Amino acid sequence: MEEKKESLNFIEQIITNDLETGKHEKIITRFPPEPNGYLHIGHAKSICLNFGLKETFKGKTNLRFDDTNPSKEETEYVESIMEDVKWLGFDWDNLYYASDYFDQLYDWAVMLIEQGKAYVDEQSPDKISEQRTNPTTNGIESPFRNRPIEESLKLFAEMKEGKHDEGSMVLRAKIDMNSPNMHMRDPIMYRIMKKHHHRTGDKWCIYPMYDYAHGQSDYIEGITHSICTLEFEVHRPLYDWFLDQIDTTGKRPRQIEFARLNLTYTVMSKRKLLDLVTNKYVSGWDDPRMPTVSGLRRRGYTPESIRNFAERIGVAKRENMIDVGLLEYMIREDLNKKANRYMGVLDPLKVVITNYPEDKTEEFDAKNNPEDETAGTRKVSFSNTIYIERDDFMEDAPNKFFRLKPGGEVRLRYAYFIKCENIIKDADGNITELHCTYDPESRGGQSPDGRKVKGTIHWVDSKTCVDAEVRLYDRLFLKENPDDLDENETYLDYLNPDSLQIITAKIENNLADAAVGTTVQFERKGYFCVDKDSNSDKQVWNRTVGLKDSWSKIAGK
RNA sequence: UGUCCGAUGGUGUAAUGGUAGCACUUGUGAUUUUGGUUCAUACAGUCAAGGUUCGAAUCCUUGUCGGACAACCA
Repeated sequence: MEEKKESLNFIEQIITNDLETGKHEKIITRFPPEPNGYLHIGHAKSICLNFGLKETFKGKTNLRFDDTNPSKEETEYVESIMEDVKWLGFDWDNLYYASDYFDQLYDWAVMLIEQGKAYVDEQSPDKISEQRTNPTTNGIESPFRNRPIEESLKLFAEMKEGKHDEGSMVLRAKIDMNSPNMHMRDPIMYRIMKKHHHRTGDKWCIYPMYDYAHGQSDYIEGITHSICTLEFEVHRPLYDWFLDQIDTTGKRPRQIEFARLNLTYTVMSKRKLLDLVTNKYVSGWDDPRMPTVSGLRRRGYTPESIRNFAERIGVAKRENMIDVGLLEYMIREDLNKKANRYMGVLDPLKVVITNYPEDKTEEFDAKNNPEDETAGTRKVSFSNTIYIERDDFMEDAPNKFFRLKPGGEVRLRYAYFIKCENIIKDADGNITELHCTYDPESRGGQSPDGRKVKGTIHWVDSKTCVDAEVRLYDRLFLKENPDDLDENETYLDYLNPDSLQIITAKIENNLADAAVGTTVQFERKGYFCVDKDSNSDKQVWNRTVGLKDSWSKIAGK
């Protein structure tokens, strides 16, 4: 037997240890999105982490919507999030909402007031903020901090009943106004919000803050390891403080922080993604240029490729910036095995084969996927007029150019050798057509005399090919890190004006009826999938990613 | 000039006191009816200075650099 020693990331090590020491028998994790936007690739990392832990340690994972702020949250987001998690290939053991716990949270708040650990503060937000001062100076205690417990109890009940206006008072935990950790300077537990909640409707007009809801929700669900991103590290003492107040079982969740994903040439904050959508810089949350899960899905990424990506990038506590090229590598790797090959010409140049009978047509067998014999073969039609890629021809070609050039010979994939005899140009000198001759002996792409032809190019039969709209995507931003800005700059200054190029391509007729979502490789060009914008008049393809192109490197030198 | 966190090739991530490894990127070569794939091979790293130790990426001290925190957001 081969011993496979997988190296563990720091969270897996903690869990392994907790299991070995008997601290926990079973682990429970959770993915706790706020339903105020669509999931992005950074969330995918977190999902893969949390649900991956469940799989490797045979535990459980809950999906819990952190819906404590009704002013920003919507059902649309709840639905998209569930769809995305499922699409990524994960099942939650339980579906919960933080709002499920509003009653319990309220009771605990009353308990804290009764114990003198919370009070109603009637100061303005500005005043409260001002009294907290800054991390290097002591804070100032609120004049309401030591009001009678009964008074706080009464006011808190009135807050709940809607007797007070928004912003007029809040419930605060009484902790330490001099703490060097700002989150411990009497954090706000409840604020008044007279807003309709997507689940509880109009039952409540006070809502708990994140810090007062999150740890308790974990506790109620029996979460053992509560994994979040680094910016919550400073919240951990508060997370623990609130648990100290309610824990009677000794079984408490442990908050563990890891570094969020950053990708080159993109932005990842929900606020910025929302900006891009609402200001129409992109077509929507699922625009294929967006780093959202729905955008990647529409772009043609597979769940496997994203999961492999998450696996590859690892989990640690140091800030990181992952090259978007790694993501692209992952989808190529996956699609290379899965996608059937077809021929499609993105920038067509007409070629007439002068010694091929004008009325003749024939068919060749073509492999659907050289990486997968079981994918079978298909027939591709051929005639005297075909289209080839415009950049597969060069009038003044360097030695290393293996494609078509004047007097040169090239192989048409699966068809014949052709030789370029004549170049036809228009009045402006643009090449409009090529006249070539073919070698009938080279049928199928081999020559009986054994002469070598270095180049093989793709083509389509002009008599049977179909037109299709192809959307070529490029990175949305020109700057590697659009968040790294000088003063007076915004990330929008670095939007790539050429991130979308729409062209009309000619593709082989075998693809004429391809359904939305079909993913193929256009040989030598890249991976493409049929977009949902397709209809009976027009087929639309998205370029998922181009093939690795070592010629462009040589040509660029 | 507060508290907390972090620092390993260009980018990520392992090694948990005992040979610094893996992936991506990059270079070179082989194979190839996709300049794709595949295969081989090379380049390249422990933030710095002290200390502990037979032995330090790992432990200690100091420093340097980077990040987080001062919403009635999460």
